[in-house]
Amino acid sequence: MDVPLPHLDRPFDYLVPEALDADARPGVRVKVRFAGQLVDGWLLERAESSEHPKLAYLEKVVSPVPVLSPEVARLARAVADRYAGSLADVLRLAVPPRHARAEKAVTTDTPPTDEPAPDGTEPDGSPADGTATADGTAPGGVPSEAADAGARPGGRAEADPRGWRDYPAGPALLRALTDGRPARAVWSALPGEDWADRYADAVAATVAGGRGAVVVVADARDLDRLDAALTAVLGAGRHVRLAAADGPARRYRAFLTARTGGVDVVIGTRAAMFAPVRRLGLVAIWDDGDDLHAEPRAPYPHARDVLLTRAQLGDIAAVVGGYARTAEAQLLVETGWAREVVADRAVVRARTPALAPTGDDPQLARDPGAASARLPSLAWTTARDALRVDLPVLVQVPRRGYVPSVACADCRAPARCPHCAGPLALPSAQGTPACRWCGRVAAAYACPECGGRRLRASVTGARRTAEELGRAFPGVPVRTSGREEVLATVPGGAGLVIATPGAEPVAEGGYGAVLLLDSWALLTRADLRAGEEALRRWMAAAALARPGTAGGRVVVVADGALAPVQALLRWDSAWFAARELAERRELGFPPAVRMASVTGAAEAVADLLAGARLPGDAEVLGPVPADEGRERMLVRVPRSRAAAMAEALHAAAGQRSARKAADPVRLQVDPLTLF
DNA sequence: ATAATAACGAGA
DNA sequence: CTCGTTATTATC
Repeated sequence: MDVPLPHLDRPFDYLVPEALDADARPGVRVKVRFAGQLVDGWLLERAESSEHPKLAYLEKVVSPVPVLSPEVARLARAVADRYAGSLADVLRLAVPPRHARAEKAVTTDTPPTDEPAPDGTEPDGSPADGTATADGTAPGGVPSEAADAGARPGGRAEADPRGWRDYPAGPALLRALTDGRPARAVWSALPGEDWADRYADAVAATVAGGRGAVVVVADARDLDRLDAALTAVLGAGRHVRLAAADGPARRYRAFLTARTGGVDVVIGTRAAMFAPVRRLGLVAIWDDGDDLHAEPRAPYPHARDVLLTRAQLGDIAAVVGGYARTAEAQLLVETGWAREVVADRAVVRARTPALAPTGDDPQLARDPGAASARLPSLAWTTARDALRVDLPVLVQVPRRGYVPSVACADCRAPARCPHCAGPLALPSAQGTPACRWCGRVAAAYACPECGGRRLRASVTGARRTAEELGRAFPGVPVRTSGREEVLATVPGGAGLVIATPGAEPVAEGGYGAVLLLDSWALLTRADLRAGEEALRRWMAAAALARPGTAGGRVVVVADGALAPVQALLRWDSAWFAARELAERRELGFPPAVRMASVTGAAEAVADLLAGARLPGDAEVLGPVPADEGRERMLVRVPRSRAAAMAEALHAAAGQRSARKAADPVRLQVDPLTLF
């Protein structure tokens, strides 16, 4: 039933009228009369009989295409259970809204085949129930992806293991994929690694073994890159891309192409995590620490966890990859659920650019170039040296509008750090200004121009930084890549590239220098993941530099004693993730434990928790104030009690919705931010 | 939301 | 004890 009320989160039985018998197959969308009105629903299964005494008739089959595959239905139920949510909410995420034109375009002579049994039995074109698909001949003559896929080369392409040989466990992983074994890997990519090519290899290995694959990336740029890599390895028409940003028609068409077996490989942003793929053999995610992987709609599932649940349910291989490792990935390694795929230290050393921190900068004043660029002098000389030998330089700057920087309230001069000349920022509305670069707190700030002591918020973004740097290096082309315009690649040759985190273009041949100026992200955020997030951003940028042996250098403007900086300098995110996880065990934070947040009006939150039959060892923490006058409570249980906690919270939400409690309460399991 | 049903209380 | 009203609770 497509109603989000938690107390109606269960199947209901209906009679199937004669006329709808052929179309009423499991997985189709239906309309039924429920409590007097017509509501949308899903046909989950057909049965001979029902316990229920008086049944109503199915009103309508919306479309004969069984868009919900049995595998995805099972997954959606599991995801709803894990996140204390309703099946209907998950299905809304799993099956894109129907687009009639796109449905007509994907003309299928191959109706959706349902999954083979987990033991690998081939579907045998079972009963005559598989033929209800409307035989629509597309009038517009739009070639469908399914048609393109028809021209599939017959032979099985052998997967190319060469790129994976840098990782001792790599070739074995590819072999397992080809053999159809459910290998599970946490992959730490080497700096300079072409991750998209490696994923293309992994997908090719899976396809060579006769299975399908789903790969999820964080954003459109990563998707384009993976798309190109897959096309190069598999050829055109063997995969589809599934992303909400591609628009409803393209999205639904790609979905249907996969559902009808037109392709066996789906790549996409988190919209693809539920993609129906025949004989699914591999699920993979790139850069699982990116917060875009967290779905913002109820029940707020995370792409990594959905994919891992999927792997768990179906004997499917899983790869969790990134330059940096998350605490969650580390937990998979430590519990033995997955095996780590990492390079030997010697290989890491050979591939890593020369990395150096810079915090204190007594030379700044004596170095006129650095002073005019307002850069620490090591950063400035490193950039200058790279440009001299005709290599590009990447400068990672804070995202505009993320934390407002400040200026003198009297003369409007930008407030600069007295130590390193970095921009000052106000971490919170009434906080003390702190430097975005070196993190020092400027408690007693006085404007050097006019002596003013009052500050006002202003915004200095990538553009301003670009102007300043352009002046410091005259004659050098300056490009910016950020929110408005994201560059995918830049040419080799001397040039400055100013990019915000996540928007760093790949440089042909690699950057000669990478300057990391956004250490304030680490130092000003009171977030549980601040360190992990800073390391992730730094590694993503530093990975684009040439190896140290080829002249690549990276300068991070931060205190070299800090753990995330240490991890960057040694290129050892596994070490940092292990440390991070140990710390969270000690503090009782996820992923070492399972947490849920309950947010809403104070009385509503209290009401829900009072009605929840939580496991005995559950701890209830809070309340802490949340936005808009609401408050937030946290529930913490050991991981072994996770299912019981989710069930209890879902049931309590059900009680509330059944008695029509007015003020809504938001339930979030494993919320991304805890404070 | 709305209809069925249980609960309740007043008047015969 | 019945009728009429109101709270409760399922909704195929």
